[in-house]
Amino acid sequence: MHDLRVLRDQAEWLREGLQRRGVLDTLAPTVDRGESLEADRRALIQAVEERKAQRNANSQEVARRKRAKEDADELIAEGRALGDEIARLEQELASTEDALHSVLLEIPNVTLPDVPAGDESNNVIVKEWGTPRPSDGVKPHWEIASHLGLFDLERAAKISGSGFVVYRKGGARLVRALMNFFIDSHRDEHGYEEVWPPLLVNRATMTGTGQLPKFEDDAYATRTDDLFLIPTAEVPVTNLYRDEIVDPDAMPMAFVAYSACFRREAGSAGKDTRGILRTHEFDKVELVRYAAPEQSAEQHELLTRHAETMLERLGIPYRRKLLAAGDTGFSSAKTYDLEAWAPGVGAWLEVSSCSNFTDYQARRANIRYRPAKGEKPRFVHTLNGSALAFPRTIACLLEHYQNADGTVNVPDVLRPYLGTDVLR
RNA sequence: GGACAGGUGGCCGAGUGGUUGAAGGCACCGGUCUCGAAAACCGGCAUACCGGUGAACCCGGUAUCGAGAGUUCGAAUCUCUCCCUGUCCGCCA
Repeated sequence: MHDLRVLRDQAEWLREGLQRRGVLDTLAPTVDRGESLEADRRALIQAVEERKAQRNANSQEVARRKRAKEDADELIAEGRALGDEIARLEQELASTEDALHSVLLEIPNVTLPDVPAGDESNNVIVKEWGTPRPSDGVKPHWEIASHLGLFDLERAAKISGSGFVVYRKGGARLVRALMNFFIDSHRDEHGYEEVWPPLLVNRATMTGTGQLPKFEDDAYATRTDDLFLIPTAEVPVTNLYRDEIVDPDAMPMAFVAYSACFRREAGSAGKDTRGILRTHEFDKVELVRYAAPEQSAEQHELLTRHAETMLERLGIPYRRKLLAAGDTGFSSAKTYDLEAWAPGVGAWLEVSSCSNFTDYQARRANIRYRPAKGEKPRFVHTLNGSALAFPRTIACLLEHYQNADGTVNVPDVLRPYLGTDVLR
């Protein structure tokens, strides 16, 4: 969410940002409306406060007269009239602020200057690592997994529905191995604090990171408790410090969390649905950082490197893609996607998305820090990235390391976790 | 899930419906004193928003005593709903 002051002071900057995302045509009327609502809001505040000041003075005079045993009936009548007028103006103010709030919620973050303008055709591959294995003669991961008995999609459909997976045998152990390998690396080598968050969170938490109210249909909700299953660990971890002022000495703060992630995926039927590439429940290790504004660009590079390192350790070829403004998520100011090569399906699979949200998310979740004693609190910058999402990583591992006989070599770093050097 | 007891400033803690943004204490900051420190004493010490020049300092105003709604000329104080915490009981891995 933007500061409502941008509507007063930086409307042109906002319009340029929308232009770069390619959404100015649709959102220009919204910005115009926001500007006028912002002016209305201030006028109403002045009107209300002026009358409240009168009422306060009036009440004090009533108190004085009563103590002096003087008559105050006339003043009391005056106060009643003021009260009615205040109630009316406050109602008007409330509806203006509601309207203003929904305007602000419709306006996406403005991307950073180094993000290319335009739609996804302007995305830039900024880096490539490793040599993609040729697709000739290699099988897709679902065939490998079926041969080795790693997933059981049929029974998953029976017990939960389509879009779920039961991992079995080496597949189940692979999930556990990836979780430990990722968390251990980030904790021990990259200095992240390990966090194990709840998977069910309340409405305020979902609102703090922007899943609600707009995207309520994308989340699973419980029937009776107004709790939601998290779509990513970003939600509980970013909300850890919601409504707090964090210690500046602790910054930047860095958290790593494994979680199951739950997504209804309404509207994405038929897209990458084969095998385990898009499921309603999947596992992911997530990195979250809180930084001071002047640190966030560098912190974004650092976090992205931490995610990349996981692919390098696993020996999976990948590329880093800088998303153009139009392809950058609503709340993000800059996003890198990491795409790993899956030779069996012959495609680059998105296994990580690393974003700098600047203060957009922090303002909504009200996460601040005080730069120095006596200074005003400022909003932190929040960043997060997957490192990594399991299912697509598993698909790439199986396809990249497959042997002609249907077995799969285990990369060195996973051997201690998996207890074997070949899945057979 | 049930029964009690609570939620007041960074912390502790007072508060009869009317100069209470809120006593007092602790912590913190500045000063006096001291060679220096401690002690003592003096002073300061919340946040947000609106306006005064869309800079600083400053000034005026409004709001905030868990949250929201209500009663009232006026609410930390009365009423209702909700949330949270503690203790006991129940249930449970």
